[in-house]
Amino acid sequence: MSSLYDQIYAVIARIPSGCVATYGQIALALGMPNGARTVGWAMRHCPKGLPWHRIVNAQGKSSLSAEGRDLQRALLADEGVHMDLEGRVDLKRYRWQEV
DNA sequence: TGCGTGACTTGAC
DNA sequence: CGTCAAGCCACGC
Repeated sequence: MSSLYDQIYAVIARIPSGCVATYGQIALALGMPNGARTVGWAMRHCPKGLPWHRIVNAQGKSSLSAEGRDLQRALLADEGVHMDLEGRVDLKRYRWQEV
């Protein structure tokens, strides 16, 4: 089942621990430079086992609500990624660089 | 088939 | 740095 969703999930699953990626970056990896919204739409399904906490918007901020943001912050902190109380991370430092 | 919606992005004020 | 608007893609009804 190589649906578009599976492709998105596969890319997200490829994100190494201790790093974060933006929706646009994932979309770009799939060949959709402007498909960031599609990625977010897919993320809405939140499959189990998916490191969704490594996904942030282009501003390096969590697009989730306060609750999700708090959980994301905890998960990232566990991976060594420091996230501000505002849900903001240093993309210049933690942004996932495709290899 | 067509419109509305959404965990987005970028540029402009 | 904050907010507003337009553009973009895929899916549900």
